[in-house]
Amino acid sequence: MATRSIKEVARLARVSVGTVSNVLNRPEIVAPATRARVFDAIRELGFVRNEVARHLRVGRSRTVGLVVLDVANPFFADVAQGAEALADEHDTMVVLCNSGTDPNRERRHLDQLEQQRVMGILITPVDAGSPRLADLAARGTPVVLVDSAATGLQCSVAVDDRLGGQIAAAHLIEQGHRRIAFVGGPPSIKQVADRRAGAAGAVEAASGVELLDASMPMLSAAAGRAAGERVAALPPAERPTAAFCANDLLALGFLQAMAACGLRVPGDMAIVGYDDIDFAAAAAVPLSSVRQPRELLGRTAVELLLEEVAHPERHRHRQVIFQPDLVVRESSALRRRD
Amino acid sequence: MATRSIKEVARLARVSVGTVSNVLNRPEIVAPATRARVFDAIRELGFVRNEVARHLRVGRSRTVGLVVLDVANPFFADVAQGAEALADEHDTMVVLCNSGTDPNRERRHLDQLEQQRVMGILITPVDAGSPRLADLAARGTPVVLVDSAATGLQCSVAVDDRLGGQIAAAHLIEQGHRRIAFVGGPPSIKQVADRRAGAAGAVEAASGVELLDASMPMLSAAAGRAAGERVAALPPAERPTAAFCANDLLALGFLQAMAACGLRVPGDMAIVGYDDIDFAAAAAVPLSSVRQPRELLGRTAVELLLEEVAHPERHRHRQVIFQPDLVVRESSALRRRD
DNA sequence: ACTGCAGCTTGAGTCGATTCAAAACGATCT
DNA sequence: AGATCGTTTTGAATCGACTCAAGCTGCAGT
Repeated sequence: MATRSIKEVARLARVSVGTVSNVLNRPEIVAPATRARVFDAIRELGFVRNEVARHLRVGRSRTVGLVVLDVANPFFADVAQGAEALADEHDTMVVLCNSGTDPNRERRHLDQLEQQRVMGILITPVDAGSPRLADLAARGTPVVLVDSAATGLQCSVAVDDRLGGQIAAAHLIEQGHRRIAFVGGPPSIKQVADRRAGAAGAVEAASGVELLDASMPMLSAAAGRAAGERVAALPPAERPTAAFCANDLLALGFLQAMAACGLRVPGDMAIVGYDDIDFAAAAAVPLSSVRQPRELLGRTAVELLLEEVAHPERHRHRQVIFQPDLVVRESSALRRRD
Repeated sequence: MATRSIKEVARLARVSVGTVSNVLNRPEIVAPATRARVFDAIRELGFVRNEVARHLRVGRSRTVGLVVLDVANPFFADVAQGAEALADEHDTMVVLCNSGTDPNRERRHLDQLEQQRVMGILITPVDAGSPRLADLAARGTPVVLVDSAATGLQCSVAVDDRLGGQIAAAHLIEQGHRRIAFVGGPPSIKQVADRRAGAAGAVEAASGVELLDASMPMLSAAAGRAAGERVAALPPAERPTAAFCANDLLALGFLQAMAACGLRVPGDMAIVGYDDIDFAAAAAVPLSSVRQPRELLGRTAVELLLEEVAHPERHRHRQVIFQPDLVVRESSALRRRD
């Protein structure tokens, strides 16, 4: 109710609305005395510029959407922080949306963001192949894939997940493990599939090594616990001696299940996680993990988006790929020969 | 560029803009044949309603802002999830903003949210006393304080932090500790001050117990490590035997510092954290912690806001307060008498 | 044939800020 | 006094969707 408009400011300062607008946007072209009068009026009325009207008129929004698979996963919190840091430098807001790996929630968020006419969308999609994403781009909302490589239709920032899966598995093989469980998530998620493929590659390259699948429909600690219980329940002869988990939440849950079932880590079960979230190092058994440049992912995604928005005509989509590396901690320390 | 407006839809469907608007908002009053023609046109053009224009006209936004102290703290991620869950049921978006306990970033976010004319703002303020919050409310943007009790000028949802601090300290005292460190954060943050006050109360009620302050300017794991190193460096006679940390991130960092300095937990140093984030249970030494209903805080905050927006006239500000409880784990298990 | 009425559709006006061509102003120079 | 030029200010048109009073149609009732 107490919302003042530019018109009321104009009346109080005895100038036209055009002048008030000029004071707001190009104060240097307004005579100092007038400018001061307008500022006084603004202060007196407690005027706050209506960004909605401004946006409607100029057609450009100052917010970008970031749709992630799971806000509760510190990995995405860090990506978001990186994104926000750079956006902030450009006076831009980041709207963080959580799809929770549910394609319907993802679609709803995309619909809303498009209706809001955001400047662009950064997304870690549940299903990167979805035509919805191509539609968005075609209708004029730039899209940047985060943590998932694109195929030329849009920009993307990603980490080489096959390589990550490969070095994780290779490390476990080198430690002498011959039966390795892969604890993944929904297979539609590209990162999961790639990490698995990388691990499978390393397993095939070695001889006499098996990769067992113990994937769950979710990427949470609870899912990791469930997977751990299932694996622990196997007869010792069939049980893998190591697990490679598609992310650290799964790995932490898996680790807890091992403790609960009386299996020692790394003695009975070595574990390697993925993402190297801060909590991995603080776990009951410090967790080996494949590290990704989290903030940098977010920051670079915003960078690509701003680039595309600034020069839509001469823009060429780019795929930025970072290299992961393995951080070895106690959870996969050298296996005792028995 | 490929942005279609209601006008183009009207032309293609050979109806007036008013009819298209009716199809969008009250389809039941439009004749079925007309409605079908309009829907066809919408599909053919790939029309997406411009929420910005709609918002300008109807004056009400469908997004709420949530400003938190630290997105990387899983506590706030969970609060955000609770908020989003309820907002979602009301077709409302939650814009998550991170102040990082920096008053300037907080102010910038509040400015932006107010300019966007959001439906309301949920905030865990850096400084709850700031006049900025009262201004917002006075100018028509409802504010709900989250995790911080208000004094009647606005709604709030909080957990009784004094009580939380008290039960944490009482527990440590009961375990036989006589020198207890309080590891807090910036004192302007009300939660920190209240938790400290609660602990101080418990300490005074017991006799011969001291509370030492080891507060840091941040509420992160890194700050916790720094505090831990400082405390560990004290001569054993002066060193406290227990630490109560203002949140779990601090506690996890503190715990890591103990391990690094060769002090055993809980043998040489008992630790109690605050928030009971999921990672507390998975820590190297499972962490005792004061539990708060995280999702419920977020959910209730949105509930209060929606209530206020729905009936601004008959609305009376409410302060909802939840009770915390202590979850005892290994990090504060009974102290061996020596 | 005329009236009344219900059901649909129309289109001008509006929300608040921006834009820009045109007008107003004021100082300087003939 | 009048012409000229640079600086300021003006105000109508605009962005896209919503609203609502008014208009139109066709049908039932008399």
